[in-house]
Amino acid sequence: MGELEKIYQTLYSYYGDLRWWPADTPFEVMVGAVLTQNTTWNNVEKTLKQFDGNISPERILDLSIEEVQEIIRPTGFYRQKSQYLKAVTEWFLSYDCDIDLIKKRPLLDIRFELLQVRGIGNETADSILLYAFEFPTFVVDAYTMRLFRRFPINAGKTYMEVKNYCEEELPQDTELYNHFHALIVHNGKEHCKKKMDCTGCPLEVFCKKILS
DNA sequence: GTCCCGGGCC
DNA sequence: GGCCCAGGAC
Repeated sequence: MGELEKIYQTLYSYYGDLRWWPADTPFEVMVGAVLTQNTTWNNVEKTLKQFDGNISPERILDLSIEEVQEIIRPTGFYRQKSQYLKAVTEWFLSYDCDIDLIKKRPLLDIRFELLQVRGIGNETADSILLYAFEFPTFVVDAYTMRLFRRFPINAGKTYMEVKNYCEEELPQDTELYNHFHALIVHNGKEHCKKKMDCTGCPLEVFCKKILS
């Protein structure tokens, strides 16, 4: 077993199944992925409640930019995010909001298309691909980068380097990537914070104890 | 590199 | 009130 798999097994046996992504529909995952950019999930939840259980492509397109801004204000960056939500909804509509149609297309094609949408960068694209469409694509985020900087492995410096490293080291498995990312984020909030708190961290034995 | 922004915690 | 936290566009 490789180092990465050992790390996964350790986190999984410690925290268990975290059941990401908390959303009712794939479209809600897309909306949440945009809203959580540079924002804690706690704030996103406030906003999702503001939608009163009606988060549909039609609703997003019907609302004016100002109305969307008012609803999503608690997530911050609401001026840009209101535009991003419209843009990603338009993209979804280009597939008639047909999840099965999207799932049948090659992963890299959909990824490329998402990256052309205003407001969708690497992390948001991979989050949508993995958690909304269940493509086996590894999601990297600030927690992942921080954790790997402190690890006795060299996963790379850039987003794509780290992503490719993980996908080469691990089986191409949607469930595995789903759980792994959730576990990394959870452990990042609990222990592997900017200011490290290694006491009680399940990964302590693996980790280089150096300040990043 | 700088700008966009709010909420939580102290 | 000050500081920390969280991606993408340009």
